[in-house]
Amino acid sequence: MDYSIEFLTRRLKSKAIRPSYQRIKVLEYVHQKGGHPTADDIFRALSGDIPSLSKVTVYNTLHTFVKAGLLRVVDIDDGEKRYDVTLADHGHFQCEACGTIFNFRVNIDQVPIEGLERFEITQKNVYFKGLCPNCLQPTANGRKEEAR
Amino acid sequence: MDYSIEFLTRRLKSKAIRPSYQRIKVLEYVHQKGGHPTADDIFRALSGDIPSLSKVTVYNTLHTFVKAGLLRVVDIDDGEKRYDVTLADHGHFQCEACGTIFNFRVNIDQVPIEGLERFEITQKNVYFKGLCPNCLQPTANGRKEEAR
DNA sequence: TTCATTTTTGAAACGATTTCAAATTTATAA
DNA sequence: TTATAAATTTGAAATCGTTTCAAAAATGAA
Repeated sequence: MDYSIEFLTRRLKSKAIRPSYQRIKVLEYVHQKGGHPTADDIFRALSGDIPSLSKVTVYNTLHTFVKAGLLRVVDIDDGEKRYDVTLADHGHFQCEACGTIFNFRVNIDQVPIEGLERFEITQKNVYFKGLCPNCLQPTANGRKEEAR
Repeated sequence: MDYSIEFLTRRLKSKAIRPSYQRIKVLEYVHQKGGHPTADDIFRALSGDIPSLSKVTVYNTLHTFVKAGLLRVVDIDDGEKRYDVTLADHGHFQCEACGTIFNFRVNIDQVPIEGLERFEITQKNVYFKGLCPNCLQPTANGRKEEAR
C-alpha cells in the first residue's frame, strides 16, 4: 500500500491536522506495523528515528488521531490502551495466554437488543477473551508456538 | 430480597470463601446497592461501619469475589474498574455525559462471527457508549435530569 | 490453649497517563 | 524577509487507581 509521506500528509491535512514530522512518523508506524500497538510500542519504535521524541508527544498525537477518527482505541487490555488503524466495525479478541489481540468480523447491528430503546448509541465495542489457536495447541517440541 | 448475614455467609461458604466481617459487608453492599460501584465507592460506603477498613482489603475482597464468580468486572470506564452483581449475560452501556452505566439485554451468541473458528472463547463483553435518555432530553427548567 | 494459616492493614511502590510551563517550530501577515 | 501569534514538542513533576510488601490481627484446627 501507499504509505508515502505525501499520502500521510494528505491524510492529516484532510483532517485539519498539521503534518508535523512526529505526527507523520506515528501515522506511518501504525499503518505499516498494523496490529494493536500501545503508546509505548510506538514511542520505542520511533525513538531511533526521532531521538528528541517525547512520550508526551506520542500521547498527544494519539489523542489527536483518535479525535479525528484516524485511529480507534482498543481498551480490552487491563494495563495500557492500544490503537487500531482498522476503522471498519469489528470485534477484538485477546488471548489470555499470550496477550495478542486479534480482530474478528462481527455484525453487532444484527443482534437483538433490549433496554436501550430511548438511548443514543454512538459506539459499540465487542471484546472477547480466551485462548488463541497458537496457545491452544502446543507444538511437537512441547512448547507453545510463538504468538504471530 | 434476602441479603441477611446468614444468606451472605452461606453464599461465601458455598464458594469456599471465609465469611469475614469485611467480606460480608462488601457482599452486602454490592447486593443491596446494585449498580456498578467502583472499589472506592465501596470503600467510602463501608468506612463508616468499619473504621479500620483498608482499601487494600476492598481490592483483595473484590478479586476474591470475581475469581469465585460472585461478581463480574465491568471495565468500560477509562479510569476505575467497576463491579456488577448481575451474573446473567448482558451488555453495558455507559452514558458519555453523566457516566452512568446501564445494563441491557443482548444475546451475543446469536450474532454471526467470523475469524475465531479455532479460538476458545471464555469471555464475551459488549460495551456500548452514547447518551442516556436523561442526558438526551433536557427538562423544562433547562437542566438535565439527575442520572437515575 | 497452641499453632499454623488466613486475613487485614498502612506504607510504599508501581505504571500508565496527564498536567504544566518553557522552548521550539510553524503559519500568517506585514 | 521579518515580525508576530499560534500551535507543537518537550522533560519534569504530578496524578491516580492499583499492587506489593511485611507486620499485626483474626481465625480454624488439633
